[in-house]
Amino acid sequence: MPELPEVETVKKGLIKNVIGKTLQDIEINTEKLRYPLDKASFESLKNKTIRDIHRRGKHLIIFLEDNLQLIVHLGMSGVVKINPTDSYQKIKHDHIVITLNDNLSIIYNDPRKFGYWLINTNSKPLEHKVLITHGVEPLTDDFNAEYLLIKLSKTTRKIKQTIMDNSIVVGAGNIYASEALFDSKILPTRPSNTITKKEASKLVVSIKEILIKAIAEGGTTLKDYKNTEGKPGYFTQQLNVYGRAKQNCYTCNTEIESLVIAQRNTFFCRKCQK
DNA sequence: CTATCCACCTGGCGGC
DNA sequence: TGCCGCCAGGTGGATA
Repeated sequence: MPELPEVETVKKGLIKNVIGKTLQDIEINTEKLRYPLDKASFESLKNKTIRDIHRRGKHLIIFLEDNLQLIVHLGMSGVVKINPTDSYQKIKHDHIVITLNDNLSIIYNDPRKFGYWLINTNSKPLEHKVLITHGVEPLTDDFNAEYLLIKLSKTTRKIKQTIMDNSIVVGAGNIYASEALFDSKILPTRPSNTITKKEASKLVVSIKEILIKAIAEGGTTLKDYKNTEGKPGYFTQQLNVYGRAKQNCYTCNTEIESLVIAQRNTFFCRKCQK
């Protein structure tokens, strides 16, 4: 499900509703997400207050008092909901239910269980093993043509795979990688080290613009992604190539093709992209 | 370093 | 209606 815009949307929902609230009860309903959930450790979070919520790549960092953080990844199918506690009714795959004061609950639902919630206690969450390997944030000035070009020059991997490599730039997943390459008029199969400076500049702009537009639309819902209010993302309506194999390109009417790159289905227009 | 395959897990969809 | 294979917004590990 969730690439950067979806995680950012969840972050906004949480910030709006749960900052300053206190964790009164934590219910763990599954033994294992991607990493095991240690019930005893979660007990230690009781009565802690939520201070802030950050996003790093596709991770949420929930800052609690006393240098505690929850580092959260939504995997492929994770959904975070905020519900009034008194009207909450548990549904299948509600793995974590955090009851806050003020009649609010945070519910983590994840059918495929590829997500994870990790407790970090060292006050430096960015040094945690799941975050330390992250490359630059795409929506900062650290992600620019010079930076990208240097990274691209060092590898022959297909460009799509490189822009999805979180150690280079975080946040672009399978949807937005295809969309950004279409916007940049670059074929996803191009060896990274053949991308020109001009193309790299365009690609940087395209990635930023597409992520920003997607955030503005609340993300992309293909199947089960929902924001904290249970609403879908509307960027789905603006997808130019993703999921459109054998349909006509909106720009040139050529049939959109699909191809598996690094085990991920990839969509492109052979005429618009070179 | 690269490409490739597999695993984790569940559910939805199309085909028969 | 039912079963079966295939596919899915992510990531990491094994292998050649």
